[in-house]
Amino acid sequence: MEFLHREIEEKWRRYWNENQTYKVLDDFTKPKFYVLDMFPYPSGAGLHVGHPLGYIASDIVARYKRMSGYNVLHPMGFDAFGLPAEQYAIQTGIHPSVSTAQNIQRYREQLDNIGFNYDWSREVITCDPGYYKWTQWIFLKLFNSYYNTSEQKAKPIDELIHLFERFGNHSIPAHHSEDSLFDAIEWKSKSRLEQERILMNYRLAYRKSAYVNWCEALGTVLANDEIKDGVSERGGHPVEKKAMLQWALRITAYAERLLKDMETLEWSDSLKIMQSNWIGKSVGAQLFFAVEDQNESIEVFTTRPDTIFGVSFMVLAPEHPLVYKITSSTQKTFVENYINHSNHKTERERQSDNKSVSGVFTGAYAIHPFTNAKIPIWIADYVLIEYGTGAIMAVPGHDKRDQLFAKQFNLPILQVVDQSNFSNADLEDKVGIMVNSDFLNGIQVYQAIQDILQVLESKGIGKTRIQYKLRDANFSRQRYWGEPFPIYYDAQGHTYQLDENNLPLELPHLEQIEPGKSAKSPLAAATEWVNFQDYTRETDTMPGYAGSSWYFLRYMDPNNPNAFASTENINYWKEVDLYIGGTEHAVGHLMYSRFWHKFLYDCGLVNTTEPFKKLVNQGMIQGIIESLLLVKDSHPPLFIDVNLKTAYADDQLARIPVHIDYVSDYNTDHSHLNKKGILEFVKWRPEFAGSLFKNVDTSYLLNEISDDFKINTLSETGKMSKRYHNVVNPDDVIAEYGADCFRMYEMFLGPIDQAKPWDTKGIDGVSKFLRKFYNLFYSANDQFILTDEPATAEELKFLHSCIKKVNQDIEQLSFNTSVSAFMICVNELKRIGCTKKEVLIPLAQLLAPFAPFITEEIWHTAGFNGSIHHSEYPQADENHLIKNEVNYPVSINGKKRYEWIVSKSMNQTELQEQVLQLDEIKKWLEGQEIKKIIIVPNRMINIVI
RNA sequence: GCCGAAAUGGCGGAACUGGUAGACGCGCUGGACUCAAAAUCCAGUGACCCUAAAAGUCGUGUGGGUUCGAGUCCCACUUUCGGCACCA
Repeated sequence: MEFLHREIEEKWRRYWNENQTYKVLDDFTKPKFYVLDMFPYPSGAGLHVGHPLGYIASDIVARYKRMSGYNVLHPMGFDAFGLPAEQYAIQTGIHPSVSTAQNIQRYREQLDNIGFNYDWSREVITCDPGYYKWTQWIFLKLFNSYYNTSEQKAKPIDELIHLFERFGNHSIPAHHSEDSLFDAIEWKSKSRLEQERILMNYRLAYRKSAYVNWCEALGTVLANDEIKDGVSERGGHPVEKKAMLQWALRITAYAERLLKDMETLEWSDSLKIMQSNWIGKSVGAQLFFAVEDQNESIEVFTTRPDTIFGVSFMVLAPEHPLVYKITSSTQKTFVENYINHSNHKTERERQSDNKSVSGVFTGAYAIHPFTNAKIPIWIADYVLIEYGTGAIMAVPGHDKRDQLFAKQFNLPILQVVDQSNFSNADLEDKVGIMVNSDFLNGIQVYQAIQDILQVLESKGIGKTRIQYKLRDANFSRQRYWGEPFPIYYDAQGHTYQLDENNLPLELPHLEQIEPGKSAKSPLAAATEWVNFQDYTRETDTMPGYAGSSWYFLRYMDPNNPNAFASTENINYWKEVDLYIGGTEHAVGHLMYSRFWHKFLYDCGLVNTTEPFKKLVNQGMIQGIIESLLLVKDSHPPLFIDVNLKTAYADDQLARIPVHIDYVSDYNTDHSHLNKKGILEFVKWRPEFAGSLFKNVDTSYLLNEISDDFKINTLSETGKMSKRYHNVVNPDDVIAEYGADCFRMYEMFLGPIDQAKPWDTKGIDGVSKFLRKFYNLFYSANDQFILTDEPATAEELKFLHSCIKKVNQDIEQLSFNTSVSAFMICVNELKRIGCTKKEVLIPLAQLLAPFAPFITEEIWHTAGFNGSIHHSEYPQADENHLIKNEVNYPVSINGKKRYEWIVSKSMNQTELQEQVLQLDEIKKWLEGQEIKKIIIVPNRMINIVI
């Protein structure tokens, strides 16, 4: 009997929709389970086969949990603000709201096609004013809060103002940016503008000056992503660092909690390590070096205060505010040139380059706090202004970067730790004995660190400090397609917030979305919106992560107009029990969401301290990238065969991605374009019509190509992306094989958390499996048959070992192995010709979360009412699985020589005696002395000779 | 550069806490059915040695180590992938 997937799947899609099969009720009497996918950004390219991998996994878990008696929340939505829609608008004139709506529509069709059990009435779209109203609302809460360091929680800013009015800011337990002290009287005497400026140092959402990548030619700020080799990817224009007034979120206040609370999470260790490295906690010393002949001092943070006697120079970041003040007149030109030079490097480049160093001397000297020696002060771009204090004390004897710098510029390298007792120690390792260090001499490093900290504190030179690498999050974007800030200013520069009753502040419609003048957001062009009464609105918008930092809460109560979610619903759904998404979000999104969640917890708005209890990263499904090799600057353009590659230097060749449909034998060593492929390629990329194509034997211009000509292409695995023309659309796969087959094949490809290449070829196996499964229910002449006779022990063994395996596998998210368990079971049942209802119906229920359509069809054909997806999930009965024989591998010296099937009842002594009597074993033992026999019960036997 | 992950047949992968390496599937080879093909079904399929079988030798990225026994643990390295704060 043929399974007509198109008609049958369409039928159940409609049925589920009409019967609201997947509607999620806030039924507080049932235990809850919340399974969430990281919601997608709806790009213009549509979903490719890589996206649904995690969605299918979570869909299976959601269905399994529901069939196991849980009330399951498994929603979907769209992260719909962002740069690509804006770029697209600039290129095509199509407004982001239009393209985004179209893309969402397309995504929904594609998702529905796969048969997910989403309750679409809970859909969340971040660019919907009904949603971003609450994003703005949370922003205002952040704006109106400060972080109380003794209570370790966010508190209203009004409370802080009261404290200032009574005590000033002396010993106020508040996390803040700057440290200028005032008392109550001084506070009251300050202007309102000045008070506002001070409060910005305390607010959790605040405005400060921060560096951005500014591209003068494009008139816009660029993402790191948009910069290649120090110039803009579009147009190749120069990019420089520019300080701009920006909104930021004080995530640093939460550093310790973000670090500590990870202990409670069921996340992979690697993910936790990535998060804690991002937070980057280090304990060290904050100390000050006076600048010679000037009333200035340089603040540094070091984790190696023990090496203070090894300091031979200081380095400031080029952007450091002291640079201009201390630079001598003779060095001025050099310093200015250098600042200009490093301004054009990205932060990444500055950190990556460890082979060469650059820098210039400022002409100024610092005074060593212990020896009073003169220490030259340099500037160098390997020191970053955003890290620590933007200045370091350089210890070239025990820091690799410093050492490289010292060698380059002939600065003294002082050895202050003797590591001769630690032959494997790296020069940066904190082991050894202090030398050349005055009062620290002879002490172990770890002790020296303790001692010097005490001395620094007692002498008032410095203090012990905990430093985090985590930086406050830049929350401003000079972009159009994002949430507007509910903030406005008056002519004097006072800051005002919109009353929450006036939220949402809707994004005004702009016909032309072009970068604003003088580094303003495009919104600056919406003059009627920006200027109202005597005020001007903030024209920056919020970044992509604003909407995605709390969307999982909105699903709990998505249409609530009075709150971001009702207290009752939050108390019931609590947190996400299982979160599935890509590692690319390992730090960014997950860190910001955890921060927002903790803030909301402090405000008493959620009842859990962490949003995502268990998290699993799905691996990327990779595509095959096929490229032709083009010799750069060749006239006419010359394409060469991959086998000729070695004749050219790497930087002489450009890879031109070729649509995989044109390539023969793609994803093999001999992938190539034949004549037809070349013609298609040129039709698609007409700019290469005049090219020369050269392989190992010969070369041809396009119009001369012989019929048997082949040019080999370069075959690589990589991202599936529009850019490489290697995107496989799930719709196409589903049209041919059906959604059930697509779902199971994605799962069958391999472990959920591993990256793997997509290859449609292998799908036949799953397709055959589904047909075999379906035909278990049909006779040779296409009659539906299910018999009521009791099942045999053998049949029950096959069924129950499958049930056991599949249940275990779902709990461990090991779906590839459950698919093979299904295949084994169906193969066996088919072999023995099983038609028993007692076996086949539980098998269908077991398969339902994986293949929802075909199993629903069977369920109804078998005469059951309601949906199979609301039936009860089968549980394994161990009684059917008992074996009374054991298959022992018998090894000699760890090498398997024989397989021995014995009764389970045999004890150790019997086994030991009898194994030595086996002919197959005896021959190995002839003339050898048996040293030991190892028997692991029910596992293996090893004879050592 | 820094941080994280991965590497097993021609391919995707399996192997629970160290205990029969290659489950399951693709591909390939041979066979059945067919006028023929497709589809379907059956058998074989890590490499080497050998006419063949039996038996054997080698074999989980590379080099070392621990162990009765290592794909799994330890050390060093290679390659590929993800992130590095304005892509999402």
